[in-house]
Amino acid sequence: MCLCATLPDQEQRRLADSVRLAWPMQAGEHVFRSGDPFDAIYALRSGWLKTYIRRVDGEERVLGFHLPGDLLGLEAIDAGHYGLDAVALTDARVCRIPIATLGRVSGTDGTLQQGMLRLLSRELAGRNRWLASDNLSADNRVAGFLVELIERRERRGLDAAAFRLPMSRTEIGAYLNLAHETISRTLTRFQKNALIDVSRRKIRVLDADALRQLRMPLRATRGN
Amino acid sequence: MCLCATLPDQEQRRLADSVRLAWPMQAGEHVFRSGDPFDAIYALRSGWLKTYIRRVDGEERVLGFHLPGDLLGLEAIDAGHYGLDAVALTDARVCRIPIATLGRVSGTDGTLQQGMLRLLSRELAGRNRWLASDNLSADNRVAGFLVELIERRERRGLDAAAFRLPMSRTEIGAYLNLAHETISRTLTRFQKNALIDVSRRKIRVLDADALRQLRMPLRATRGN
DNA sequence: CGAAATATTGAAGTTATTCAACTGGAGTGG
DNA sequence: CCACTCCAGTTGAATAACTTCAATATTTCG
Repeated sequence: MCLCATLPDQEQRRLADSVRLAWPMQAGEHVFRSGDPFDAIYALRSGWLKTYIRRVDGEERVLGFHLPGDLLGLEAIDAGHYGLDAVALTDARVCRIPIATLGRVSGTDGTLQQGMLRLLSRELAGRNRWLASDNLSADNRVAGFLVELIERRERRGLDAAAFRLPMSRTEIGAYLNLAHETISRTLTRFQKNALIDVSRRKIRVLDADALRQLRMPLRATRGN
Repeated sequence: MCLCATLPDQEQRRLADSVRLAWPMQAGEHVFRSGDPFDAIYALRSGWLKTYIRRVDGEERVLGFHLPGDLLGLEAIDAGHYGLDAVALTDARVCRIPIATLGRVSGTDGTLQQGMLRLLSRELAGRNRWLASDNLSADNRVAGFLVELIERRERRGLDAAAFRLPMSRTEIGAYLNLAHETISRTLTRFQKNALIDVSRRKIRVLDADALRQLRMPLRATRGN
């Protein structure tokens, strides 16, 4: 039922018995909130989810935009409570996998835990890469963000040339750590340079390769 | 032998058999490098270690400064190769725990894997908190860095009022994502304000509470 | 339709970076 | 022991990039 790509088939089948069917959610509804007791991990089945954390100044920092197949809540295992908020950006369906179920299923052998270990490990490696790529320019980041969306859509067989952004400029900014005005200006400039065609949340990718180039900081460019 | 604080005693004893004794390292020597095949995790026994990742522009981004008790290499589980470099800042000793050993020990029950899951989970939560705290000012970050050092030393029973920084200004900058000149200026200013007394790498903390205050962004403070 | 939310655009302001010069220890060797 | 060198650190001035504030435009939705 719930597709956890990282788990071997047999485990998936075992899980299927214990997991409730996909849980429907409306846009704006929270899957869990920071501080809630950790009682389950969630697998996104359809729709978009956003995870974020509230900063000391009250502003939110977006940690990820999630597509079906993503697993949420793993960072809560140690703390015993969720460390971030997960909210639906669109109508969505999630699978709830209670920790009790996890314990029962994984008791027999370690395969499931292995899978979770790998998943956490991958997530951590990703965070490290993220940390390594701040200090990039606004152009670099916005281009990187777009390429990320494009590639994830390609991988899932969705239309990667034209699609609808499920999040606001402010949310993109909170993800890339830029002001929303900067996002807007950057997108406008990309449009002027014929890289994309964007209007509000509808976007058409005109030159994906150029975007891919823009992801990386330019070498030895003084005047730019 | 090797203290992995997160593991229950019985597991520790089991591990002790298989783990080689503390491995001596000289300052500047690498424990592992990014890209090396993942064959073991390491526990730091004594000395300081630094983990970092090389950015596209060749500069290094420091991801962590490590004290005894820290476990390294977990982020490599999924990728199969290390995703960062770990290097000794001082002479140090590490325990090497080959994955073969891990597999053998954990085969019997899941306790060890549980521990690793928790550890990874905690690490990930920490990374998330880190991501939530960039966009802080240079003052905030440097103060946060110092408080972090102070608290870690306190927790280990080391002198937290006066100690020696094991890393250069450049390395602090690579950790906080600031230019080394900015680190220098900020420390000088902290000294002027009687928060610390710093000379080269010798530091004396004069007002830890003020530093703790400074960690968070100040609201509505113009002149500082 | 009107109101609220979202997005765009301009101008001014801020903060950290960059470039550059200089200082001061630590280590080396005559 | 002193001169010499090298590297880490400090400091200053100019610059660049993004933010902030402010005004306007466009959607969306009740």
